Amino acid sequence: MPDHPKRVTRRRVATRARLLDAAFQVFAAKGFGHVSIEELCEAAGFSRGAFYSNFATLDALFFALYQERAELIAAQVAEALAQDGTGLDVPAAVDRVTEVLLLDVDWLLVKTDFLVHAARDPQVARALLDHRARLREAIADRLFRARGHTGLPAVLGDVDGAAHAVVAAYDGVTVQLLLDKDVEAARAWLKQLLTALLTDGGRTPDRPAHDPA
Amino acid sequence: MPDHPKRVTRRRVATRARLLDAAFQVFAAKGFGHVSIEELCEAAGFSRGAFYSNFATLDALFFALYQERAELIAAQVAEALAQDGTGLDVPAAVDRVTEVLLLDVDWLLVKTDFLVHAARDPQVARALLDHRARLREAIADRLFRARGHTGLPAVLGDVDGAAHAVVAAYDGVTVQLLLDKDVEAARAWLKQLLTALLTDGGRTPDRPAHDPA
DNA sequence: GGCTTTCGATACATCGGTGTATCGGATACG
DNA sequence: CGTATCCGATACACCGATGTATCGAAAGCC
Repeated sequence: MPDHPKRVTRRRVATRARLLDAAFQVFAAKGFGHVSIEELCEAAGFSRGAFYSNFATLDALFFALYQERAELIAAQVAEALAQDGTGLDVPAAVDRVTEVLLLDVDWLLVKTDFLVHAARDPQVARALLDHRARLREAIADRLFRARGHTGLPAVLGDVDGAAHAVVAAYDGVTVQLLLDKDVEAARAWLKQLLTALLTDGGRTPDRPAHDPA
Repeated sequence: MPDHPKRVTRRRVATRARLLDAAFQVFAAKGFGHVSIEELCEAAGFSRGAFYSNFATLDALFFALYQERAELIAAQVAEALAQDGTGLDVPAAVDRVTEVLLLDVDWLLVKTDFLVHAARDPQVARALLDHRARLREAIADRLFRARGHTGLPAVLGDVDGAAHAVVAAYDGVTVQLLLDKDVEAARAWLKQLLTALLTDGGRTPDRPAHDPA
């Protein structure tokens, strides 16, 4: 049990960071649930004493790790979305976001591990749902700014529904990527999916579809 | 190490089945990677001897378990797809398939565990990819039979691309379902997504969209 | 129904991981 | 600088799980 430290010394934050970094590596390689505390500490160049001084349990560390990285990604996505102020060019935003979301396969591995973990712990699930909600919000915001310029399919409902769809597409593509490890293909495919979802299927008046057969 | 058994006695298949059933339960509850062989055997009402007589390792059992269940689901999906012979009514097929795919949350839990497992073992990943390919094939077949009656969005490319999109949507919805555990919402949402993907966004000439704002 | 084969239970040796308690050096602070 | 505090290393006791070897009993076979 970590005592609430009176002073947050700088040594503390340093070792904490090193532990989290090592955890990311090791979790990505072997998967949470196949990693022992000892293994993790060895990877970080520490003894178990360091671990128990900083975290109560492996779950706690995993949670902290997820939170840290998720925050980082969220910030990157927000930046990618805000990049063109008025939000007229949706396809460009799609490209930028795709680039950010499918950047690091290791992160996707850890993220999925965390999903599996959250699926069995409502407490953790809540945190993950919150994070996803914030992401959706940012997306919905962006789509709202572009309304009128892109025809959203009616079946998706409002802008919020469309944001939901974007996240679903992201998750779907992630699964395939985890299996074939082809980042470029995944990016291309995600762009395609998002285009299909957010525009009205390539059937805008100014871009008539040619017969696919 | 299981000797290649000369005769497949019926006792053997029975205990094997009981082990697999118990494994499904326990894996769903605690997650693969948090289950010991001992725990599993206890749940099945066996001793560890039974396990080692039937499987070489936990991984092997997990693989067998996945294969068995996946085969079952695939058959159900194929049936749901084949139900109306000529394939004119795509929305009805979507409804039926949705029903089958999002039936059992426990299965989704185990399946996702397996995904995480496969993501780190190319051997296993191959098997999973094969299974997914077969599923896509069945879907593509169905869509092909319905071509001309439903306008596929051009951006998805051919029928095969559309099948790919269906699977991605399924995976995406699964993720959300694992977190909020709301099966009905997931089903509705998946139907909506598939409709948006497979029709041309509710903008067919015979079904004009009304302004969502 | 005997005889053989097969299967699963039991016992055993072993190992790796866990958590705690304690200690010594580093670090902050005056 | 001196000292009090903090933090991470070390040592220890303790399971719990693993895999194997062996044995008794059930099931197949004639």
